[in-house]
Amino acid sequence: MFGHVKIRAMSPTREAALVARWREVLSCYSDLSCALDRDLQERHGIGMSDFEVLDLLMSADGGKVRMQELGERVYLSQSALSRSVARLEKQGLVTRAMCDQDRRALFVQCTGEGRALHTEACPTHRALLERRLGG
Amino acid sequence: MFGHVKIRAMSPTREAALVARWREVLSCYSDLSCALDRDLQERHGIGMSDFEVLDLLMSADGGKVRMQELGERVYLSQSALSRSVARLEKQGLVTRAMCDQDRRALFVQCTGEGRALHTEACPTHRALLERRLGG
DNA sequence: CGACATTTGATGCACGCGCATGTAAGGTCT
DNA sequence: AGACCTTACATGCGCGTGCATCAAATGTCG
Repeated sequence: MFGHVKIRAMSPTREAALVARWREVLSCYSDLSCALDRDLQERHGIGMSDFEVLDLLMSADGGKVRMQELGERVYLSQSALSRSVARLEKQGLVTRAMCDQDRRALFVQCTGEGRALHTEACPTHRALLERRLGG
Repeated sequence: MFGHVKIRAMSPTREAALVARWREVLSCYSDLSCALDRDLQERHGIGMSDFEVLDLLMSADGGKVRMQELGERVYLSQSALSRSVARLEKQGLVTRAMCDQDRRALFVQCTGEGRALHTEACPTHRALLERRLGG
């Protein structure tokens, strides 16, 4: 009964508004993600998604965060997150630790280097946000 | 004098607001682009970006649009647009025609099939926008 | 006209992504 | 305990992307 989507006609005005809004999101995302990726990579050697993960880890103050919880907070798919954390670990920015209670689960935690890079890269990140979302 | 970006301190409140706004754009884009890609591909055999190009071609009513103009209106990079149009042509949805005045330039135009597929796929596209941007 | 710069679209390349699937560890029945 | 399902993370694969670069056409200036 409710398992399908009824596709009904839409007022042309409403449709145009939706499309316009979507295109705005689209170009906002594209411009910003592109700029973030380039600047963060050039200046700090880290990609946008990896920084976003690091940022989440830092905002969850303290330390260990379960992968699954991270997955709920980040926009990435499970596989993308897995690879992102693997990259971060390879760079020495986070550590992965087994959970003793549930040996399937994984705790992720910033290292000192991770915290340092976050502190260093944050202004770059925030300045770009300010620039493109500031209005 | 104005060629560099001054990175100055930002109020924590303002910073948090910017980051929150950015994360909203991020998750909005991710969810929607992912859903659009999957549904459009499954139901109509076309990717999100390719549909977006087709959509632009249709809204520019009439016909021939120069690649460069298309590039200004779409969120894609020049190379991505080039490949998108190549895919669309291979599927018979658009035609590419040389410009006689400037033989570097290219005109793109929907075919009948392209118009048909657009008409068919539009409800799918609009319904997803409604769902996720409707509020 | 001739040399050089610019513009337009195409392409090689490396990379990150999502999907499907794999592996291992719980969990839940009887 | 044993059979079966579910959960959590990793990985093979194909694909689309941006960047850098290329080829061709055009523009510019002496």
